[in-house]
Amino acid sequence: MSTDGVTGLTTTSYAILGMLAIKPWSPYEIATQWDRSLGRLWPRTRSKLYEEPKKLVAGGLARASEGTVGRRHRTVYAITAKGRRALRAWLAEPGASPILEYEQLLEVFFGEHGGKRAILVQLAAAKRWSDDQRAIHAAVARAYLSGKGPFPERTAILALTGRFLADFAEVVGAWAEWATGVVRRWPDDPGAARPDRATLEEIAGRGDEPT
Amino acid sequence: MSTDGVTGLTTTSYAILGMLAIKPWSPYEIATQWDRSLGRLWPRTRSKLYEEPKKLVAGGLARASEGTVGRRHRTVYAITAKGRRALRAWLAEPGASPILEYEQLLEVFFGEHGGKRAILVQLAAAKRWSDDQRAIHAAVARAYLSGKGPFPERTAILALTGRFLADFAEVVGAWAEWATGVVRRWPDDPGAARPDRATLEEIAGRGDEPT
DNA sequence: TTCTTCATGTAATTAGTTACATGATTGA
DNA sequence: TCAATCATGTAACTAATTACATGAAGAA
Repeated sequence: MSTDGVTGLTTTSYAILGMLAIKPWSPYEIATQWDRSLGRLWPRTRSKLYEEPKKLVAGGLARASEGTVGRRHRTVYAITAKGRRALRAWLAEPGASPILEYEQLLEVFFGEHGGKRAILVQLAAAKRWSDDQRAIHAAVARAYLSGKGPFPERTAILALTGRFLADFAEVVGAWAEWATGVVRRWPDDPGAARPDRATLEEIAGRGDEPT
Repeated sequence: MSTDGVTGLTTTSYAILGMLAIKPWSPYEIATQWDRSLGRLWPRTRSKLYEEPKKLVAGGLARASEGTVGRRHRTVYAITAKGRRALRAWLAEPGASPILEYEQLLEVFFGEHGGKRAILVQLAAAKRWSDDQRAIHAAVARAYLSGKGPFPERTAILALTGRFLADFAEVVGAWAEWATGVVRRWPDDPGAARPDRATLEEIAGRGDEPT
């Protein structure tokens, strides 16, 4: 992840800062919310979400109010004016393009060394994931349609990002189904499979000729 | 990344092992090849690609042949029989589902705090990336169609993975175009934008009703 | 009252990145 | 013969993960 040279903030820092711009949160609340939304496009572990707000406070971008729950100590973070300026500056810069890490696809890539059966296992897992994700996104969409989603005033923007995530899940599922059909017709040794020229031609047709 | 408890190997180790199963490589060759293929589904920096083969050798999964180029020293790694068994075992396990890290989308998510203009900038960058990627994938597909791609015996499998990556690039581009059209119709303050119910309804329709 | 889950963190470890260094080769 | 680029690595650093620890609140 690229660190902002001047401020020492990472993209993760800005993501938290963005949450604080919506309302003040405790790290625990941030973490629960993360699981339901941001985690799908910017996955980070819990402990990061406890750590980053401290950096924001150190830089004057957030302020911490210490409270207690029983004998326990709890911190709620809120954004400062300086924090809003920093967030706005970050949002004005073009961000990084999508980064994909896809182990199942990696295993398909090396499929000749594991056999046809192993490839089909990966594809089935991919399809299951896609179905799960689509069900989740659909449930969220239904919640907003009935006015029950959190931060209803953000619905317009959430529809943009939600649609991307839903489309992504869909593409995974469609690909897994298609690939399953293709691989089923292969011989047991995938190394002996005949390439499907139609697919290559389709991909070739989608991009411009080289200049 | 999850480490395999028994062997201490990471997914990155197995990815390199998979390359060695195709043929012996020097780390430099691995790195150049990575940029053109695996880097798109399992991105790692160069130095990792020098480091991991050593771990494979330590575990007996690969063997190093030291050579020289002029006065310089060079290493070529080859897979061992034990390495092939380890690879096969890894390929039999279902791998991790796709992980997406998408900064541009993150910035759209917080778009209300940066203004309509900033959102459109992110979307335009996304569209450019998609066009670039599609051109790259199309060029690769054309190379294989004319029999010029490396490892032609792997064409059938490469068409599977290539199609996924091409589809992914396409979904990014289609989304960016769609979102650009939606956002253009928004007022200057994205916080005041009216949500688009049709989109939510479409997402809701794609998943099953909750049980 | 005890168990479980919610809530709130810290510490230790590691995977990965950035930066640096330098020889070989090629072509202007 | 000089510069650029290809090739081959190592070292220092840091972002992120995993594992651990423990109090509070509610349920059985």
